[in-house]
Amino acid sequence: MPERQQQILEAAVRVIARNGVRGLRVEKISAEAGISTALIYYHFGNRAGLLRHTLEFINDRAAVYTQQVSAETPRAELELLLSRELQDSETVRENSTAWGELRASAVFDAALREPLAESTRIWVGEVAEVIERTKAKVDAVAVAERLTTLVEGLSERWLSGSMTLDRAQELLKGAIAREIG
Amino acid sequence: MPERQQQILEAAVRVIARNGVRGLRVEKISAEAGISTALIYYHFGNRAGLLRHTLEFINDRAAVYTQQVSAETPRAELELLLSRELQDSETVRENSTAWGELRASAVFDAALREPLAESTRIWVGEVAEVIERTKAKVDAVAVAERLTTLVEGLSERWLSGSMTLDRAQELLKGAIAREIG
DNA sequence: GTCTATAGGTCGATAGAC
DNA sequence: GTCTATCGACCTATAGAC
Repeated sequence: MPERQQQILEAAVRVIARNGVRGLRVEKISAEAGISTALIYYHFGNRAGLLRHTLEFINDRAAVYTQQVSAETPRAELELLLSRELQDSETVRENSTAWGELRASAVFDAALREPLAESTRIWVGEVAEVIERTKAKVDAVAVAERLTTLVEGLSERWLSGSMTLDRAQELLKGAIAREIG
Repeated sequence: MPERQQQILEAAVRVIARNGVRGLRVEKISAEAGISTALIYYHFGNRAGLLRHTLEFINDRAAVYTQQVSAETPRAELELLLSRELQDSETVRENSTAWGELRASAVFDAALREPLAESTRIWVGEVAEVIERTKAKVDAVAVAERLTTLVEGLSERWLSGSMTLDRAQELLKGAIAREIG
């Protein structure tokens, strides 16, 4: 990807993480990136195109996280994979916030649904694969769906201030223990 | 509450359920309610005031649902209480959508966080109380937090088109079985 | 309490120069 | 590729009549 486009998309993720998709004003992104609004239209056509590319960009960054996961046992790998969205680092919080916004936006924006569902499928698949490697006698797909869905819920409670990050991580660990022993 | 105000708030919930908080345009609500925009400003001052009252209104409606729950056994009561947000009726879908929007908005709007956290606490408390009555030997509060959080995640996957309602209900039942046997 | 009419502002998008 | 300048649509909010 051209450097300038990547620069714009990074600014877009920051703006979404700060103000939400409802705060995604093309003007704000151009200010954040230090360029003109016209340049954004030159690169992405319109606001919807920018939003779509931003979603893909967030997906790709999450995929990179995933590949970086490496652990001794499948069980440890599972914990890492699931707590990916529950870390108090700037980047993770930013990604998790933007990700939550895109899920919430997809409820009202049909164009976002298919890419969102696809990303969700991929994540569930990855988690299910690791669960199978733990040799636990469970329905790996159902467990993967429950655990990833739980993580999304925990993430939203954390980010909206209804739960501390520590508590979210603790509840996740408890759920993993309940699900695969 | 004056009838006219309630009529406006009901229209606001419908508009939020259809277009999200992002789509909450005062004009749309006035059209939905069949009145002028000026009348909304007369009753609620400004857009923020209208939003705040609408969210309180949503809270109150959810509380009414809860009181209507009645079942033979605590276990059955638990299932009813949790699947409250996962029903394909017009009203539930509307409420669930608006509720999800409230959670998503609270990430970026500090003024919404406290009322949201309070409602969440109440819901978790109700669920925990029912779990205790099932006599299951578990940490009732932790289980209640996990199950209610899961429901929120399932609701969002359902409403955003990443999961069917049937599947969401099935996964919830599986989770209840795992958690309290 | 409720309306019509409109001021005033914001924002997406484009034209045209460089 | 990138900018400045600006149009035009849309939206919140208010003034003033009834």
